Amino acid sequence: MQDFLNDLSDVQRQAVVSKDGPCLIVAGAGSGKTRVLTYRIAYLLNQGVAPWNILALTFTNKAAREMKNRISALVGAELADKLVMGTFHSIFSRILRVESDRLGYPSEYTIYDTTDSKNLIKSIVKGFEFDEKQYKSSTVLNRISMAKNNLYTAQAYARDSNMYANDNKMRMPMIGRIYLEYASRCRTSAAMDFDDLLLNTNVLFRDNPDILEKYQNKFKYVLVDEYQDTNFAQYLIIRQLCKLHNNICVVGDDAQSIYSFRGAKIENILNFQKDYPQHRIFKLEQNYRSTQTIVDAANCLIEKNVRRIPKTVFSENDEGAPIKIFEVMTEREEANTVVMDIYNNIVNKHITCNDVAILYRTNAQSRVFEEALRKRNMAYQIYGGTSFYQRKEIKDIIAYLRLVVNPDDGEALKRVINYPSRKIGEATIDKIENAANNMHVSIWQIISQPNNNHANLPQSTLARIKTFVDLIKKYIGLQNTLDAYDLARQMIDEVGIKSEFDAMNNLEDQSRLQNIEELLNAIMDYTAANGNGSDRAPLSGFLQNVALLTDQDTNSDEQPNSVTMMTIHAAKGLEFPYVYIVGLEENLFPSSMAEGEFGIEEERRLLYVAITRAKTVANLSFCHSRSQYGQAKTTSPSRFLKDIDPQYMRRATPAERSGFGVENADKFQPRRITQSFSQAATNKLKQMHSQPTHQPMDFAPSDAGDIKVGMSVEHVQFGIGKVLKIDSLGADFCATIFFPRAGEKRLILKYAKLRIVE
DNA sequence: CGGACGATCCTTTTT
DNA sequence: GGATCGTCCG
Repeated sequence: MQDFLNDLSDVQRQAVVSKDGPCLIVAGAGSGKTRVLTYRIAYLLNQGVAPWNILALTFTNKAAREMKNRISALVGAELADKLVMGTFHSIFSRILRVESDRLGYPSEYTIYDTTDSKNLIKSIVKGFEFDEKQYKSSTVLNRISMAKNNLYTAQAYARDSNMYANDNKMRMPMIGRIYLEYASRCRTSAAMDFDDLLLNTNVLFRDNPDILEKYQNKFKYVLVDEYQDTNFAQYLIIRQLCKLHNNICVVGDDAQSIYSFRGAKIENILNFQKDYPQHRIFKLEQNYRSTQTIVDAANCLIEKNVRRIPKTVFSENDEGAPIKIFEVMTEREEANTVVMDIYNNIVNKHITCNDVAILYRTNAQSRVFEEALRKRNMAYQIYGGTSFYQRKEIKDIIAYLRLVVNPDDGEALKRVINYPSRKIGEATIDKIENAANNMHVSIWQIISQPNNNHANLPQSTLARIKTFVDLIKKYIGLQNTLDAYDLARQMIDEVGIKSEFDAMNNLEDQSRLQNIEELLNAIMDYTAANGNGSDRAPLSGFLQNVALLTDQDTNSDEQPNSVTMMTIHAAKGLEFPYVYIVGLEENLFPSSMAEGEFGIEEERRLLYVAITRAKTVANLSFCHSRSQYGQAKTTSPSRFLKDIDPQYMRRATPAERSGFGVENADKFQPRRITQSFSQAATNKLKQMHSQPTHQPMDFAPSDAGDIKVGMSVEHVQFGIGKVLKIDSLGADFCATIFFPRAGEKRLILKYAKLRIVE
C-alpha cells in the first residue's frame, strides 16, 4: 500500500489520503485525475472501508469500467467488484428498480431512449392536433429534458407562469400541456426516460425520508468524477446522499465543462467551496501528458474565459513543436491536406495511424475525411456514428424483448405490432392508441382483452391483433423457463425478422443478419456472466444494460491500426500523440448555436479540451469556404485562433498546405474499404459491391523506369507508399517501398504494377 | 397497405 | 448533399 503512494506527486498523494470530509480536487487536463481517483478509492479500501459503502459516480460506462479495472489491479478484483460504481444513470436506475413501488412504478419499468421519447412526443403533438413544424419533437424533448434536469415535474412546469411565458415567447405555448401528457403516457407505459431516472430519484428521496436515510447510511464515502458536468438533478442527489457522513469527494476541471447543452452546470464546481465550507481543495496543476507548447497554448486560450477557478497548468515535458495552422480553400482540400500531413508523419516520423486523431465540432464534418483517408488506403475508425443498438434491426428485436418484460411499453409495441407485417395498419394502431389514451391505460391493456372491443375494430383486424398478442403472451410465459439467450433466439426465429433479410444478394441485409447474430452473442455473454446455477439471468437485466449503453461503449470491434475520428465531446478524457482539430471557423467552431458570452466560453472550453488531448503534436485547420446544405458558403477564421499567442503557432508552408499528391487525389478511385460505423461508409460499401471492382478502372501502371527514390507511388493492393530505395536484383530493378497500410515491401519493378502519384 | 419517389428540412455537442 | 417525411400509385 505504502508502495503505491510513491507513484504519486506530493499534491496527488495529499489528495488521495485526505480521507474524511468534503474534498474538491481540481484536476487540470492531463494531471493524472483518474489516477488520483482510483488510488483514493484503493486507499479507502486499504483503510478498512467496506467496498459497498463506497459510491463512485462517473459519466460513462467506459470510465467506470476503466476505473474498476485499475482499482482491481491495486486491491484485487474481489474487493473492486463490490464497489458501487457506475454512471449516475445506471446506479440510480438500479436503486429505482428496488424502490419502484414507492413511486408507483413496477420494478421492471422500461427505459425509453431518445428515439422512443421523440416518437412519443410526435404522437402526442399529432393527437392534440398541434402543428408538427411548430412543435418539433427534438425541441420539445429538449425543453422537457431541461425542465426535468432542473427538477420541474410536469405538474410544476404546467403551473409555472414563467415557464409558460418563456414557451410563449418561443411560440410554443403548449409545451406544458405536452409535458403533462408525456409524463402521463410514460407512466401508463411503465416507462422512464433518461432524465426521469434522475428526477425520480430526487422525488423518491424527497417523499421517502426513510429510503433516503437508508442510502445515506449505506454510502459512507461518495466520489464523483467529472463534477463540472453534473446537472442540478445530479447535484441534489449527491448533496442529499452526503448529508449524513459528509464524505464527499469531487474531481473535475471547470475548464473542461462542455455539457451545458445537456443541463450541466459549471456552477456546481465553481460553488463547491461555498456549498461545503469545511472542504479541502487540491489543485493538480502539473500536466504529464502534453508538451509545454501544447499546455501553454491551451492556457492562453482558456485565460480568455472569465468564469473559472484560477489555476496554472504547467508541463515539464519537452517544449515540443509549435501548433501548425493549415489555411485552405475548401473542406475537401482541408481533408486532403490533413490526411497528407498524417501520411507524411507516418512515413517520416514513423508514427502509426493509431497515434492520430482527427477531432471536429460536428459529426457532419467526418465525411470528407473518410473519403480522403479511404483514397490513401489508410484505416480509420469513426466513433459516434449510429451505434450498434441504434440500428433498426437491433431496435426491432429489442422492442420485442422489451414487450416481453413490460408489455405496457407503448413505444416498443407500436414499433413491432406490424413488423414484420401482420396487416395491422396505421389506422388500426391509431384507433387502439386513442382508445387506450381515452381510458388512461396502456395499448396492451386494450388489445390483450380481445372480448372488450374498445377500439371498435372489425373482426378480421381483431383476429390479426390476437395473433400478435398471443405471441407476446407466449414469451411472457416462457420468461420463467428460458434464460435470456434462449428466449431471444427462439423469439427472433418465431417472429420471422430474419426472413425479412436476404443474405444472398444484398450486402446490407447480410450485415443486418450479422448484427442480429452479434446481438445474440451479447445476450449470451450476459446470460453466462449473470446467471448462476439454477438462477437464470433475467432478460430485464440485459435490457436495462442495453438502454444505458452509449456509442462509446458499443464500439467493440476495434480496428487494429487506424486513425481515430470523433467529435471533441467524444474525445474528452482521451489522449493521442498527434491531434488534428479541424474546421476552426466562425459559426462552426464556435458553433452558430452558441449564444452569448456564456455560450462562447463553453465553445472555448471545448477547444481547450481538444488541444489538451494532444501529447506531442496539435494542429489546427480552417477553410475559406465550406459547403452547407449542399452549397458553398464563405467562412471566416475562428476568433479562437486570435486567443492563442502566435509564439506557439506557425503557419503551414505552401508545400505542407498542398501536400504532395494532393492535386491528384481526387482522381483516385477508392479500392479498399476500411471498416467504420458511419452511414456514409455503409452506403459507399453498398455501392462498391454492387459492381465488381477487382481492378480499378483507372489504375494504369506507370513505366517501371520512371520510378525514383522519394516518389509517392500507389500499389493496387498495398495502397499509397513512398519509395525509399531502388537497387538491382540480377537483371531486374527492385524498389523498397514503405506503405503505411502494409509496411515496408521490396518489389520487383518489372512485375509490381505501380502508379506514380507524385 | 406498402413501396417508390419527390419535397423539405436541415446540422451542434450526448448520458 | 442527405435523411426524413409525405404523397401518390399499384
